[in-house]
Amino acid sequence: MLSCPHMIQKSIRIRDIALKAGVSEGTVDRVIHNRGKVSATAAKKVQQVLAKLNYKPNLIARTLGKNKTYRIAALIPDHTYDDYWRQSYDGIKLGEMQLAQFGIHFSVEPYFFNMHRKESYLESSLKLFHSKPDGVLVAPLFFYASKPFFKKLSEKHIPFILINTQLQEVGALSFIGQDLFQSGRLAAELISYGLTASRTFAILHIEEDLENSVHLQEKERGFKEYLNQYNKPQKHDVKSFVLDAPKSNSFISQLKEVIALQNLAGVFISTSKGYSVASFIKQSVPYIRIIGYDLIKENLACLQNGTLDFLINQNPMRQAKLGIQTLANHLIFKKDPPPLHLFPLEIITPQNVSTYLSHEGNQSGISI
Amino acid sequence: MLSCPHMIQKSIRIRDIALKAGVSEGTVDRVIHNRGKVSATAAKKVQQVLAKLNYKPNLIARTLGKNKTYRIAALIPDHTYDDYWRQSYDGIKLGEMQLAQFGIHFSVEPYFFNMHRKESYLESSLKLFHSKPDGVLVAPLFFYASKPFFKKLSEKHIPFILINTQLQEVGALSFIGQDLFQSGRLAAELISYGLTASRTFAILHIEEDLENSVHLQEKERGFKEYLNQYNKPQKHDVKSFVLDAPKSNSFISQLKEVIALQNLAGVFISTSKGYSVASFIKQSVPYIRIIGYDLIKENLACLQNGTLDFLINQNPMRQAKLGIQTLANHLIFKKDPPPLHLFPLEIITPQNVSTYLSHEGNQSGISI
DNA sequence: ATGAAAGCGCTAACAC
DNA sequence: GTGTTAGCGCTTTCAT
Repeated sequence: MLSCPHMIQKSIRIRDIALKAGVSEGTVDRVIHNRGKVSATAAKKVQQVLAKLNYKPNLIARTLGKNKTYRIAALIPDHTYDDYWRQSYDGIKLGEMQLAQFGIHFSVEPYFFNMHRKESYLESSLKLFHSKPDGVLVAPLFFYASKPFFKKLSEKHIPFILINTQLQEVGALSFIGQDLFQSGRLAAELISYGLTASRTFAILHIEEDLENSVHLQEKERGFKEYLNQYNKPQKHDVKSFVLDAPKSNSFISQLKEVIALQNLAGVFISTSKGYSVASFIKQSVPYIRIIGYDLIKENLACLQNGTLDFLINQNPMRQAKLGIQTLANHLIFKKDPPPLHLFPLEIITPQNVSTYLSHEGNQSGISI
Repeated sequence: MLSCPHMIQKSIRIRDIALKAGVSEGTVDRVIHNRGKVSATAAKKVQQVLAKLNYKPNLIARTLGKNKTYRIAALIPDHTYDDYWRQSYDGIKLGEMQLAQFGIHFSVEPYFFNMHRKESYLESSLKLFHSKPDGVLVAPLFFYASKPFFKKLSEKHIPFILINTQLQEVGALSFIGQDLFQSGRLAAELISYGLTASRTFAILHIEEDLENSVHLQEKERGFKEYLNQYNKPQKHDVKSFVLDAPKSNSFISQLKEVIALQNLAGVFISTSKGYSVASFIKQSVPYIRIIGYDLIKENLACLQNGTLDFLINQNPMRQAKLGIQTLANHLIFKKDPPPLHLFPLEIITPQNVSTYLSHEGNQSGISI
C-alpha cells in the first residue's frame, strides 16, 4: 500500500503526532530536536508515533518561525585577482540572494587571501575564526596551513565545507568540486582522441607551486595514467613543466623549451591560465591540440579564435552557490549533505560554449 | 548606496508597507496581487511605497497560508517504452517529491501516449484536458496534433510548459530543452575533430518519421551546416538516412547501405537509438567515429566498450524536474520563467560518463 | 517535565 | 472599498 494515485493524503503535522501520542506539541518538538527535558516514557511513545505515521517535517514552516540571522564566513582567494575566483565569489552572492528571496537570513562575510601567499591564507583564516561564524565555506588551496584551522573549527563545532580542492579527513561537512584525478584522465582522452601513432604531450603548470598543490598533482597523475594505459597500442610520452608567471622574463624561454619537444601533439594546461600560452603554441606547432580549464573570459576568446581546442569547466560559480545552499540546508533544515559532491566534468568546445554561458545562474525559485 | 556589509537590514514586510502608506495590510495585499477593489488613490500610494522600499515578498511565508493542492498534468511518451522517457518520468516524480518536502502540495498526474502513434497522443491530450488541471507539462512530439490542444489550454488560461521539443508561438509559458540546431553543429564538430582530409559522414534517423519531427530536422540542419562551413579547408560530404525499426527485416540491409559509403569517417545517430547500430558499424568500418544521444543504459554499455565515441546528453530527467519546478514557481510564487530555458549541450565520453551518472538528482533542499 | 500560547509573513474570509 | 482577523506548521518562551 505505497500510494494510491487519486487519494491526496494531507501531510501529518506535529499536532497530529501530539494527539496520537497523548502529549503536547511542545513535547513532540523537544523529542524531534533532542532538546531533552522529556520523560523516557513520553519520549518513547512519541518516537513510536513519529515512526508509525512516517512524519516528515514541513521545511517551509520550519524556517518561518526563525528570526535568527545566520552568519557564514567564506575563505576564498581575492576575487579581484582573477576571473575564476570572481566567478566563485559571484556564486556566493547568488546563493545568498536566493536564500534571501525565501526569507532566510544568511549573511555571508568574505575573507579574501592572496592565492600565491600561504601567509595571507593563514592570516585571513585567523581573522575568520575570530569572527565566530555559524558556518564556513573554504577553498583550501594550502594544505599544511589548513590543518590547524580545521582543527579549531571542529573543536568549536563550526561546520565547514570545502570547495575546489579536496582535503581528506579534515572533518569537513562536505567537499564540493570535481574528481581531479579523473579530470586529468579526461584531458588525456580528449587530447589523444583519434591519434593512431605514438606522440609526445606536455602538461604545463603555470605560476603554481606544484609541491604544495594537491589538486594539480592529481590532474597530472590522471593525465599520465591515461596516456600510458596498458591496453593502448600507442606508447605516448608525457613531459611535465612548471612555468613562471606569464609576465616574468623567463616565461618565453621556458615556453620555447616546451614547443621544441620532438613529436609534440598536445599541450595540457592544468589551471585556467591556458590563454597565456595558447596562441603562442598554436602558431609555433602545426595541428597541435591545446586543452585548458574554465570559462574565464580570456579563455573564451581563445576558444573562439581556435587557439584553445577544449576547456574543462570546473564551474566555480555553481560550486560556491551550492556550498552556500548546503550550509543553509545543514544549519536551518538540518539536512546533511553527502560528504562528497562531485560535479560532472563538463567538456567545452567552440560549438557548445554558448549554451553553457547562457545557462549559468538563470535558475531560481524552489528547486533541486 | 547599494549595500553596507555589516548592517543586516531586516526585510520589509507587508505590514511595513501598510503603515507607510497609511492603509491596511489587506489593501496592500490586494494591490500586490491586482485583486481590484482598491481606490485609485490608495493603489497609487501603495505602489509608490512598494517601489520606494523595494519590497520583496517572503516566498516561504506565501506558501504557508495556502492549503490548496495544485493538480498538474503531464503529457509524455509511455515510460515503459524506452529508457529516455523513463528518465523523464523519474524527473517528474523527483520534482514532485522535492516540492512535498517543502509542504507544497503538487500532485502530478501523468498521461502517457505511444510515441509512434499520433492518435495516441491526441487521445491522451483530450483526456488530460478534461481533467481540468491547474498546469500542464508536455513533450509535444507531434506538431500538428498539438496545435488545437494548446489553443484550448490557452483559452482556459491553463499554463503549459514544453519540454524536449520546441514549438514556436503556441503560447507556452516556457520551453525547456536544448537548442537542437546547435546540437547538430556540436555533433559535427566532434565527429570531424582533428581530421585533415575531406571525408563522408552519415546521419541516421532510426524508427522515426522525419517529416513530422521538427527536432530531428533541426539536428540534421545543424550537422550539415557545420560540415559544409565556408571557412573550412575540407569539403565534407553528408548523407542522411531514415531507418526502420531495429527489429525489422529491412534494418540490416539498410545498415549495409550506410557502411558501404565511400570514405566514411563518422556516423551520427539523431536519437538515443545509437546502441542499436554502434557495434555493427564499428566492426565493419575501421577507425569510424560514432556519436549518439543520451545516457540510457544501452548507450552506456556502448560507451564503455568503445563502440560509441561520444554521447550528447539531453538530460531528460533534469528537463522534467525543472518543468515541474517551473510550474510550481509560476502557480505558487507567481515567478515567471524565461520563455526559453536552454540546457547546456553536455558532451559525454568514456572518461567523464561516471561523473554525470553519480551527479544526477542528488541535490535537494532550497536551491537554484 | 509538560502544556499553553504567542508569533514568523502572508493569504483569504468576513465584516463594515 | 477598506480594515480586521484567523489561520498555515513550526519554534520558542513562559508558566505550571
